[in-house]
Amino acid sequence: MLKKLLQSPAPIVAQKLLGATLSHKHKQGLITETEAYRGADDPASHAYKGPTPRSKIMFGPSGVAYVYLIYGMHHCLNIVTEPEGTASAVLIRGVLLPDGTHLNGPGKVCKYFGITRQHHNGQIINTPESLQLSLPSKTPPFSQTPRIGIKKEGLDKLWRYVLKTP
DNA sequence: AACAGGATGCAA
DNA sequence: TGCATCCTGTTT
Repeated sequence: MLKKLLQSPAPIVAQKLLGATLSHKHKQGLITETEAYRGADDPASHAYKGPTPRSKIMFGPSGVAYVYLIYGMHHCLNIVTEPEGTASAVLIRGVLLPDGTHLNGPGKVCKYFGITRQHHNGQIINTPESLQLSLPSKTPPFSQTPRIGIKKEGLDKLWRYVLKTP
């Protein structure tokens, strides 16, 4: 059950979301790449120094979309996990479309699905008119690496999960 | 009020 | 490697 899984820490959820179906307004794809972010124990996270107007979403209830704008132009989609009060979120970094197109990069994913901070940040997923997420029957093989784009602390954590493509 | 930098992507 | 471009958190 997805609801139950989303109560778990981001690193657990991140790997379980590999192979999951993400859909929004007749567009859909298979999640191929994720990253986990947490709170006080994760210097690379927006939530590291506690809640702010932006990061407070990460401290909220699970099953909510956390969408932020980066570099002035790209939106990034996260799914908040863990109960309210604990910061945790999974960044959706890659999606495979039915036609074989691979959207590699969080900005591309949001652009394709039309996800923006203005419209989707704070939205509860799996409600009508919202983002839809459904788990795969089983977790496909994957590999782990350090997260992309972080420069100093946090490189020791292997919290990026990538679907293996044999 | 001003500033430095960012969980990126694309072109060169 | 450089750059577009604006939001965020921090500092003045």
